[in-house]
Amino acid sequence: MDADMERPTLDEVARLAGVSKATASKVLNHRRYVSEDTRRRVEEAIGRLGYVPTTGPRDAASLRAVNVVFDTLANVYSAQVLSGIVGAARAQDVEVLVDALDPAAGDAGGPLSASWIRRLATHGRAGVIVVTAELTAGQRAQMRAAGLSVVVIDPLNPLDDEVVSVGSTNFAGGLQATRHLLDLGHRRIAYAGGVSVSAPSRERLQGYLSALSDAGVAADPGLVLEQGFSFRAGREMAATLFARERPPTAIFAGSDASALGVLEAARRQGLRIPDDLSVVGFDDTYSAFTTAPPLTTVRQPIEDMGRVALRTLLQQARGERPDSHHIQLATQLVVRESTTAPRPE
Amino acid sequence: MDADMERPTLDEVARLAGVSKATASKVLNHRRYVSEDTRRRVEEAIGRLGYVPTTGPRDAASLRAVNVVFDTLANVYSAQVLSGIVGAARAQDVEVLVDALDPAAGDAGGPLSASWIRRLATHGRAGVIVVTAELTAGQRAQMRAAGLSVVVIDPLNPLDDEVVSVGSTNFAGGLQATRHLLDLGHRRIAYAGGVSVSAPSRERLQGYLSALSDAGVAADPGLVLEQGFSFRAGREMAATLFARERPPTAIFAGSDASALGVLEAARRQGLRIPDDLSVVGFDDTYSAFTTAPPLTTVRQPIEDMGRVALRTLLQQARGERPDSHHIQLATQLVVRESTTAPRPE
DNA sequence: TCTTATTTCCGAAAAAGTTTCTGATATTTG
DNA sequence: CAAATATCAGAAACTTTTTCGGAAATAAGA
Repeated sequence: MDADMERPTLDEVARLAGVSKATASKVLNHRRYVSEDTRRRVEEAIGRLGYVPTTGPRDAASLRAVNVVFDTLANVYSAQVLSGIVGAARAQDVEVLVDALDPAAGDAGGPLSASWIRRLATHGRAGVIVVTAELTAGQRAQMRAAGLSVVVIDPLNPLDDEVVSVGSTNFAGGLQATRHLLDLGHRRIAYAGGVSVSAPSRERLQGYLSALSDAGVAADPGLVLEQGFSFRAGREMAATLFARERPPTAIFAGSDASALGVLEAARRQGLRIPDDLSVVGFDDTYSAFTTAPPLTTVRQPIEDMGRVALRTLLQQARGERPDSHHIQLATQLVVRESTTAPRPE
Repeated sequence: MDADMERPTLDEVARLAGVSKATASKVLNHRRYVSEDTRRRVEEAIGRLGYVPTTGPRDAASLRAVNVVFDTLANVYSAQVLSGIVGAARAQDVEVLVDALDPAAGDAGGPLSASWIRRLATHGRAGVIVVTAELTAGQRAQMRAAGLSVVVIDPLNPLDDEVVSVGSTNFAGGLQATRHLLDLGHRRIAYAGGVSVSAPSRERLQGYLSALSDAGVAADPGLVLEQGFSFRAGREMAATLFARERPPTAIFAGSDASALGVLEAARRQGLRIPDDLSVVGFDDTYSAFTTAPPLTTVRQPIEDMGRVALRTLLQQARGERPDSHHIQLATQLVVRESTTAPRPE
């Protein structure tokens, strides 16, 4: 192949496939009345020449759409991330396509599958934002090969330094939450976090441990549980903690959803919030201030994370180096009504 | 409107505007070097002729993407609708693009604007699903002219019979909720609903009134408030009701979000749920069973509504007549722990 | 088996749209 | 105030899609 940098035209594809450009056009647009054989020859020629159609917005301007893949859409967190992404996308005049992983369906053609990645590339997508989902090294490599940029938000699995991720200062958040409880006078503080492979959860735990250590409080391994970020996990962890010989006077939950689970477990146990038990959440989703009582929680700027992820993705797609491989946005403690001083013994 | 008018071409637009088609093309693609005056003339001509660009794939075979427009993404309801849509889209092998209305930004190029609609048509979208947002007759007409199908979910404004809408059996839901409270022995039951222009809210109110009437209970106008479906609206309506001379023993809230507001107002008032006050919500979003106590609510099959909306949209786009212009999915009462018999007087 | 329709298939030419380039004005700048 | 630069519109060139006519294949009758 000569160093012809010119973009191949449909005519060249047609010539290579031995058909007219009218027929090549039909193949490209999935029209009827093209024999299977002809179709295959044209497809082959398209692949060989690396032909990309030039209809509509051209050049770099054609990278005007991104895909977002969610682990699940079934929670407020996802909605808020998406809200941030869509807002930023509107400002940058790019379109947002949404996919959700379906654990039921296999990976046949679904999000993050090989054929899905190829399709994105041929459709001129700028890249993919992966939200709270797992991204394997293989998937990462396929995307790179296809020329797709990737940004990950709160990844479920640890990733090499090549992939850009956006998160928040989880360590600081864990520190803030735990210090708040210590300042109120609590000493038996539990951590009810996500599964231990989750990097954000681990970092929050480290912050928790660090705060305890700073305050000269010995950490009790019996008060650290890591079953998940879900409502159900929170409820179950709280039930376990209430059954301890000396139950905690405060629980730091790894997410708002699990904090809600703690609240429900407390209600079942007949504990009043915050008098009998202080609870701190994490995220500050919309559900944090719609609980009774409103939840003290560590605020992650979730919508900002979406915005930053989109902007970073577009930067990458334009070939600019991102400012950093791991972008952390600041967390902030929001004190509401689910925490107070422990009862005097 | 003439049915088989030839579609106007760019040349005709150019002629009407008194420019060359090259210049008209520039306007269409937002390119530089077009004077404001010329741009306006061309835009005017485009509007007058109802021109829609025809570049790119545009036949039925390629209608493999739909746009979804949300009033806001900032709640669980939107997330669940989207979840249903994305699931069905995956099954049908179509892609989903998400937009959110931004009240801050004007309508310059934003979702539902004229240029937005044109762009969708150019990009071969099958149509648009509008979720809990307002759709004007003008927007509807532009979409029809551009050959885009439309399906509306829980519309904010009343619509003519031409546009297909998907909702749930709101009247029956109102009936179910109110009967449940009546069966428990309540007689002073309040309705804390959405604003009265909202068709779903009105229908729920009618169900409420009908149930009361069936039971021979006189409706007290002082117990009917219609301030909105939001958390805040729910909290404020509840506060108002608690201040009544004879406060209600049960509140039927128009949505789960407003039911959460009622819960919070009750907590502030020192009322225990369900002993001092029974609360019924509407929607059965994820937030309904993550409250303390879990909420008795009228289940709308929200994800199914998304699924049905997508399928109906694709049917329409294929030129098939939809089964019905207004599709209502069945509601179902889900009894949890926020309702019980009223205290004996 | 031999017409006669019908459907499939392909390409030449026409149609539709975008980009380049050229020339004419305006607007800035040293 | 001349030179450089930016803006603007249209003719021509170019890319892609669609139409349409005819060839080949397939189905249907008699």
